Amino acid sequence: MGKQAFLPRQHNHRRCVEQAVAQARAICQSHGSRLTPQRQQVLELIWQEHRPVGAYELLERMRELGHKAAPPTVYRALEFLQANGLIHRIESLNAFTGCPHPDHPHQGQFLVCTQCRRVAELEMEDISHLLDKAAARAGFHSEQQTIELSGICAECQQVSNER
Amino acid sequence: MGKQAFLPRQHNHRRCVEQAVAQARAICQSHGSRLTPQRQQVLELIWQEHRPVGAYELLERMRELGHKAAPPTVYRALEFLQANGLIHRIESLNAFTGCPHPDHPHQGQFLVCTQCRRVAELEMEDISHLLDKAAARAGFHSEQQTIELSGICAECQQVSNER
DNA sequence: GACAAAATGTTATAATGTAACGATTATTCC
DNA sequence: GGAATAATCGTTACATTATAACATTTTGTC
Repeated sequence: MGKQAFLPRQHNHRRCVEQAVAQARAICQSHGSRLTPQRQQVLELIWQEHRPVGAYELLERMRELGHKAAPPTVYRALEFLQANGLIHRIESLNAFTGCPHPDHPHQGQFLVCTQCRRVAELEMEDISHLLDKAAARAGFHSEQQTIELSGICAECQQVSNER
Repeated sequence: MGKQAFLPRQHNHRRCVEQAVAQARAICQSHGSRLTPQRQQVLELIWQEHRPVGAYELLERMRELGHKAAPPTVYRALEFLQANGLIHRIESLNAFTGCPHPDHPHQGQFLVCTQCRRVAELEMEDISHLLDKAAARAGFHSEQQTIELSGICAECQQVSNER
């Protein structure tokens, strides 16, 4: 496993956000879609947390930053970011999280820690394929997968063991 | 494949509901939990559709049946039914659907047709295990799985081909 | 610059879900 | 049986999440 699922709690965070934005810029360019300042701001706000963020939480942050925004402002940005594969929606939380590898379209599998509320994204194509094939055997043509596991991440298990 | 994923659109529907209730009664008995009239009513209303039903839709049905209910009425019943494995919540729809085999606890995989809005439940333990194991390799202890595939069911594909 | 398309602003409202507290009903234990 | 306890239900109010509709502004194209 080259990639870590959950990042260490301490890491160079600013860099994290910057990278995400840089990548987003490149992707939008190649899509011919426009990463406007608002959309970028929402993306940044999402990346500033390593946990899923709700739409109204984003709205509040934007307002704190002097941007007088209304719900549609946020939802439109979220829609755009999702359409461009830059963020994922976590259905079980009604919240959004940055996609760590947005360079190619994919179906992710999400590990959602109920304790620290962080999320990790796995990308196991084999499982995606297994599911699609199983669906196909039932005559079902799958177009989108939602796979979310909730539980306790490694760090949180340690913490609770230490007590 | 012994079991059908999606039931035929035409089938003995009353029987369907009756069976679900009978099974529910037995299960609650064995759990030592109480399937009160209200809870049973909600279960019946859910089973009367072969598609996920929203909480407020249920609320409306109950009111039509002369039961002056408020949101908590419905949500409490739903919580109970879920806790007893009698229904599943479809996260991607914020709606609830009857569990076709509630006799044993399990993690289901759901096929959600975006056209006819029906849902089928698969139960592939191997996939559940694969996911849990993949999570475990990332140090994650999985407690609950949400797996939902949205797409087009066999019948709906036929219909659109016929045109 | 004129036009069309895309993005944003703005107001209002819909849809989904819970907290809190009191009243009622069932269960247990003596 | 009757008191104590627990579970269920009623009721009001409110919190959270999401979208419709329409006006305005900005951007891209010719």
